[in-house]
Amino acid sequence: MLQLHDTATGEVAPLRLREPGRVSLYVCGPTVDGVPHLGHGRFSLVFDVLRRYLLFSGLEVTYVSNITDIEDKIIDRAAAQGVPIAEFTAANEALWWEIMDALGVLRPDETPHATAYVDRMIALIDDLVVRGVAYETATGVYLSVLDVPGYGLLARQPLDTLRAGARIEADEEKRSPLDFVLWKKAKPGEPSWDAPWGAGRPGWHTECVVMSLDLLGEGFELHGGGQDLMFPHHENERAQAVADGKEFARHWMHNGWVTVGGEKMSKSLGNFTSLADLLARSDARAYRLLVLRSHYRSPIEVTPDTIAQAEAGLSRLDELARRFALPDLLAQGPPTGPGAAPGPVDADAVAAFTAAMDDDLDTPGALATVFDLARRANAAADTGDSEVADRAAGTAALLAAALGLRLHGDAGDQVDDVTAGLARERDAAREARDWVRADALRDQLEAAGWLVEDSAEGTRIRRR
RNA sequence: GGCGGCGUGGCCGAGUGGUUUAGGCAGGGGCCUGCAAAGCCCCGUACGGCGGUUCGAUUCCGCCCGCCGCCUCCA
Repeated sequence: MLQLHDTATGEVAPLRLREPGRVSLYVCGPTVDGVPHLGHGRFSLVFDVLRRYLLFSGLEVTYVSNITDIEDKIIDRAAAQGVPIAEFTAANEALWWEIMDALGVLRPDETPHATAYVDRMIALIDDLVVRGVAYETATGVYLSVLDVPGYGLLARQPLDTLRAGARIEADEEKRSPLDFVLWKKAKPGEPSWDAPWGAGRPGWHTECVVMSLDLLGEGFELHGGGQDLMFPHHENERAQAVADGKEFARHWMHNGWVTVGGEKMSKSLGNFTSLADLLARSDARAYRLLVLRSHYRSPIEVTPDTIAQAEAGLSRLDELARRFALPDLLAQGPPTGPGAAPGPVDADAVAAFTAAMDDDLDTPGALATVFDLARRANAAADTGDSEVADRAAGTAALLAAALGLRLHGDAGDQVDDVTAGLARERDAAREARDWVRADALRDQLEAAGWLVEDSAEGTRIRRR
């Protein structure tokens, strides 16, 4: 059974399921206020891998990830561009899904939008006011965090030290500087919804609480996101659920940063790389492999060099797929167990893979079993032991697929007639032992961007 | 200031109280090849510093140094 580090306890513990065989995940999705960046890609890939592994483990998985489509920056940027908010967010969301598809991230089962949940958010806020844990001021409605048992759980820090660092708000009416806004009263010209406290919009922390409980129910298994969401976002979500008497997420999972030159990449630092830029200059699968190569809680450094290393690893696996004509196991959807393999599997390798993944999603260890299988498959094939070789190669394909890594065999490259003709000419030259001409043809093909290899079937070429 | 994380061989990156190694990339040697490429085999005596615990620590404890993060919008 999968064990995961739980942010709330700081310990690695088994996921506690509400009912056997089923698991529900809620992952905080993007605010569609601009282009998706590397950090978005990392959390999407990390939780995609988690989801795929749960599926591979034979569990029925419900995966919910929201789209925040109303928020201060959205309002500002849409206005700056002179575009209606709905148009602005729709365009950014379309780009988001386009890039998620390119990364091979499975679409969530549900993608609730904040704007579709305003009524239910108002109902929650109203309930919190009635319960006496939320109060109205001139600017909005706030949650009184000192009235919430266990506040500070996810911040992993005592309340008084949190308070020491809290920003002094302009709103002097707040009872505690840590209190956060549930409802923002609208200023003239801002988009708004009617509510008992006047026209306004919900605070950011309210949407996820309402949407997760609505779609997954109380006590859903896991809530996740990037580490920067631990506090205050997730802390505040939990606070609302607790204040409302609800059982919230059983387990909290947070992934580490993408760093640039050792520093956190973030919107505020302006040092971010968009995923579109990354995908334009590298194999989309390389980022998945790069993410898998380190533990999800460690920072990852994304540089041209680390991307190139990932691409080199990818070509090794692609070479395996080519040599063994491995099928695309992801074509039929995510594998739900070893039965998805093309043939008999290496049970020891699957066990090693599973042990690694069960241990707080040790993807580097899991990946090591895949590469080890690749080496063993090649070695066995070199000595003519096709049974062992096929089993190892097929198992490697299975495990790569379980991680969402699609391997490319020969099928991927479109060879045009001229290129194919050059390859045939080279075969003829080699047949005639005209090495000078054969090498010249190889140079010509390579100059055109092809890798040229000799094989028993003649010149084999593929895209570099 | 409070809280937390990290520091592993040329690079990336796991892991472990001691016996045989993670894995990948790059590099060196070899096999294979007309030459290559791909693939395989072998190799490089890694654990920030100082103490402590221990028969023995990279792995546990303490201190120090360095880097990073959170405490404020942010995946």
